[in-house]
Amino acid sequence: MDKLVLIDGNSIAFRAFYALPLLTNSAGTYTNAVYGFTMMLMKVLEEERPTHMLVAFDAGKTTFRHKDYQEYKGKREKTPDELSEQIPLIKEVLDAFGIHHFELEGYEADDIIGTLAREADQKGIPVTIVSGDKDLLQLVTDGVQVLLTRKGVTETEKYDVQGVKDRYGLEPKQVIDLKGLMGDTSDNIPGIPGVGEKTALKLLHQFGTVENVLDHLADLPGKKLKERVAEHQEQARVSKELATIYCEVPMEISIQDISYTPFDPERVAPLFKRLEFKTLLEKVQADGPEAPEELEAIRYHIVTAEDQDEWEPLLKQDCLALFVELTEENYHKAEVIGMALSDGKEYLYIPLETAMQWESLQKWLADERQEKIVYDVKRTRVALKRRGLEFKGYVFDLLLASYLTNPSESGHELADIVERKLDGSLPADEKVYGKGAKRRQLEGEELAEHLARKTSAMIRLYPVLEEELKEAELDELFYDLELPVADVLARMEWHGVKVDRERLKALGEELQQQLDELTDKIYDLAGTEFNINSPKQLGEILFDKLGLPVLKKTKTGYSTSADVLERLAPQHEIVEQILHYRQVGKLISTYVEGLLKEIYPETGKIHTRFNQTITATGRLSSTDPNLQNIPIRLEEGRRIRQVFVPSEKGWYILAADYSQIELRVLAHLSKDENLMAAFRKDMDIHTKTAMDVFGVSEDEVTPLMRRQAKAVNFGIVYGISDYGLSQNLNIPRKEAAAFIERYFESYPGVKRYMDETVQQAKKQGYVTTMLNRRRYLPDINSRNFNRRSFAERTAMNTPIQGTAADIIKKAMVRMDEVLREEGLKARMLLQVHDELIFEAPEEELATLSRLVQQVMEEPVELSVPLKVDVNTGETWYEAK
DNA sequence: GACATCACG
DNA sequence: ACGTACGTGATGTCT
Repeated sequence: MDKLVLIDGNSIAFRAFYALPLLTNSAGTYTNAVYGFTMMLMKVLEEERPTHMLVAFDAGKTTFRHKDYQEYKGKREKTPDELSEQIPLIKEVLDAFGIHHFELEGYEADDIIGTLAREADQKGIPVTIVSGDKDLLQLVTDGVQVLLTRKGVTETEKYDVQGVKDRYGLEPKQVIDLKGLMGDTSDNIPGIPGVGEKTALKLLHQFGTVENVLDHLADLPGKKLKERVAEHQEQARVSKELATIYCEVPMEISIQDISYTPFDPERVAPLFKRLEFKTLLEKVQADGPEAPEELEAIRYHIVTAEDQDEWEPLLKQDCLALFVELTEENYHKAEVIGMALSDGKEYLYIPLETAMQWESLQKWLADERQEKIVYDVKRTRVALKRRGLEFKGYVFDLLLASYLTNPSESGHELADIVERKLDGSLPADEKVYGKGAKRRQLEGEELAEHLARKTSAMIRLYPVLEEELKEAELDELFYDLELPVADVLARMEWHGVKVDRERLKALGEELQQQLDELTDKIYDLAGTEFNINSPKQLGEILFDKLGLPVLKKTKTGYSTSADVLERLAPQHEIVEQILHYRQVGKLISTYVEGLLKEIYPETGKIHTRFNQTITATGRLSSTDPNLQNIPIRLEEGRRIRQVFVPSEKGWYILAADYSQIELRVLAHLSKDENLMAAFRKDMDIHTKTAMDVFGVSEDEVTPLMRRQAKAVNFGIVYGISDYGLSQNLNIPRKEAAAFIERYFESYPGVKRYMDETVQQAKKQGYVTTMLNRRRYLPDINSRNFNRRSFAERTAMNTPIQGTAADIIKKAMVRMDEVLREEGLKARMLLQVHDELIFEAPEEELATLSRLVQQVMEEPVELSVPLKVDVNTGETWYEAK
């Protein structure tokens, strides 16, 4: 079955260029447009499987259109050099793929595409056209469809005849009439002044074509419109002509000349290498013949009870790399398989069996003076502790170090770090062990060899990362904060949190009964049974069957998110029931069932893992289970907290949380007089903001005003935008913009600080927190509005969120010390971004409250006071 | 595995 | 005109 794909070369290159940051390869060649173009190309090849293919480019500056209308494309800015340099490279890529490309003096890519599409259509060959330009929609027929880029380059939307009708209510041919009326600024086609898309569509729905509109001047609605159209009749006709794609280009090539056969990876790979398209290279090579990776041989030794004594001298050496291998990711459940040890010359693998009876090794592990380099201390410590082994003397953690050098980076597996900082000589665990169902545990020689590679990589990474930390002035943060925090977290995780299993079960049953009742009610109101959990089925019920208005769409269909449903609630009783169903359903699946699964039967405790190397801002995250998102906002969910109880009889839960830490940090960073004064007087900050923004006195602030002011404060912390605020408050954007303006008038120091932070980010490429934590913002100078705006908001938010994270981490380290110095039995259990949760015997509560407050309020010296509220109770729920 | 949704700070 | 609030993790659908 034949299939023709036609690509609008210039249009796709243009889209790719603006969608991606200005990448270069190490030779300094710009490659972003080439990269985006190639990604799109490969996707189209895979999805469309063409038998014939052509990429058309525009040629020269003038086309036949300029004869009739010299201003055609007149105002268009010159293509930037960074882009035009890349066009020849794109053509090279096409050559490597064996794809024909073509351009013709005097004609545009559109015309070439139109001519070939028509030819194919007449021969009954299906055609797909790929472009970023809506004009091409005029070519759509039953046999010709158009793929328009939607967002980025690879995301496209497919248009057939029905698709064009759905989107514009027009036949494809009428697209040129649309342009004739409304014009096109980018091509400098005038259309009729004052007629935009809305008016143009209205006219076309009534009259069909430009000519017919002009024939019925008298029937047009509105005096102004009549005048305008009458005055610009000729201009409309010319505009329509300019927008019309010419489908009879005289060219010597036709369809049989542009056949395409699947490309040869051998031809493509060298070019991808030169351009440094790593992921694409892997992709074409994976499709092609498997090239086994060439790894250098490494000499290792598997230690046994018989020969362990020979290796004792190694344990006396200065600084060794240690890697402990586990059976699974969750180190609270995993078994230790064995450990690898190296000084950079010898590579040892010590099976657990050997380790468990090798006394000098155990002594070495526990000896604080014996320095070790590890990858993930927290994991290592907990895993060894489960085997009853003490672990001390770790002086460097490659995982934490890698994270600090660039917290935005997504992977910090040892292999990822080797890839980034060295030479990629360590195969990823996933490659070696396989993933999913294919995962297997290596044994013996194979395992020993892989682990030897790991310790070898660690030895080589150490000086590189150490130097990098120093270079970026991250060493203090690393040694004095993150490394000690890992230690504190290890203790918290190891100790765990006690959960009242029976109470959780009872709560679950109660909720399940509610859910059943809600389900019946919803089926009844809907008149049918369906899966309420399926947004698709729910959307069909609400919007098709019950005819509720569609306020928002997602890319796959109707949106049924809570903010939409809340607005629909007054229109139909079912909506409120669904909201309630969702709420209860969430509690059951995530919190009741989810938590029950995580309770360790022997102890009745939950042991979460705090991830210290995930967030871009320096915060922690928590998994398996996530104990940082236990419900609190709604009473029904808040009851989940009743099941979190002290682990010993007669003990209590103590919760200490920072009051407005982020806004206090902002006051400090910005030195805004008004904001600092507010906190020094310990005012209610949202009320204060309301007074300033609405220009009223304290007792005139209404609950609504305070609520809106609170949203403004959130907006400020998040890196304000009028649109975001308007969405949040459900108000027009102009009103939101006015709020922001009033805010900045009242807090000029904040405004200045935000501007300076963004400027600084643009200049140096990153922002920092109070303790020098660093986040790079590669998009801060992007010419893509979206990317740049996002980076700017991030630049404003990260120093605030990140400094708050620095502060609580420091408090945790200090608090852990204080607990031991004071000889308290109390334990730190959890951290939830701005609060710390403890458990303690009753007699320690008063002391602990005092100490916690004191410690949390003084980790850093700010220009405003830090404030901490402390609460105690028999459960987490009570400690409010 | 992607997507939508929703829990938290 | 562009189209978003900042930072996370878990769950259920559906392909």
